[in-house]
Amino acid sequence: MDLVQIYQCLCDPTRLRILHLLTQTPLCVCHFQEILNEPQVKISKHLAYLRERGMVVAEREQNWMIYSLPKKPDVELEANLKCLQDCVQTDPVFKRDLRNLEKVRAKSDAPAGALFV
Amino acid sequence: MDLVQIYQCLCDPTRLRILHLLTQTPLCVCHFQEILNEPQVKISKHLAYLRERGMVVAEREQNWMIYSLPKKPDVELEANLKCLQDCVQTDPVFKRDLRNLEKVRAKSDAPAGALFV
DNA sequence: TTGCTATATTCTCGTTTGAGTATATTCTCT
DNA sequence: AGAGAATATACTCAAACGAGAATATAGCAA
Repeated sequence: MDLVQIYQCLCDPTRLRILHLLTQTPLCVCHFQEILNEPQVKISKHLAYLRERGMVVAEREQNWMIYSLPKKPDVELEANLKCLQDCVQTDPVFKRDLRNLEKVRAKSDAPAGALFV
Repeated sequence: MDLVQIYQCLCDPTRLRILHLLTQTPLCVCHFQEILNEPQVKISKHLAYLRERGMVVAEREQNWMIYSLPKKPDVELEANLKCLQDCVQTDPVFKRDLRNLEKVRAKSDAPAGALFV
């Protein structure tokens, strides 16, 4: 029942926001800090939590660690991320995150591997 | 973000199996005990957890407490239960639960409010 | 080297969780 | 009233969690 593991990853607001952002584009840690407006430790630890459970993958690019969803995610993870995107449409927090993502994109001071369009 | 609460409810195997069964039919506690083959306390406490968070509702019928999904569940809960049903198709545990549900139905020693067809 | 930036890890602490044992409650039937 | 069935609650304990503070690591640039 890896489903349970997926739900465990989804059941914290910070992780939920991280995964939601990753459905849009790969991002590095400092992007998350800026978009979510949360301290580095917090971001980093939740990313580690997700990484250990295979919900995200990390790749170093010079000084930055670029996080993204796995190339070929489980069917279950994919289904749930789809569901998440549906559920999230009206929520102000997630909407703000997306707006902040756009701002970060606009600045585009990012390593090549992050912030795909 | 009540979404988080929903995921918190989904992130335990017993609760997941309970909710999955409830997508099929209302059930009382002793049914869960029999179908899931878990002790009464365990079932009862997880049902309380779900009840407190509005994921299930309970109604007494004589000696039995009949649990069911709320008449009009949140959009989010509904979406996730749908997603759960999709994800669960191939999982042996959930499949066995459904088979056990049929067995319990066959005996049909149930209060009127439970075990709808 | 030294220093700087980006990120990760360790430690500590209070809270929540999940399980089990024992006990309480509620209803029904006699 | 008393007994039995179905369910709930209290208590205890160990483990996991989430947060913050401090420190460590990795890469890069001078």
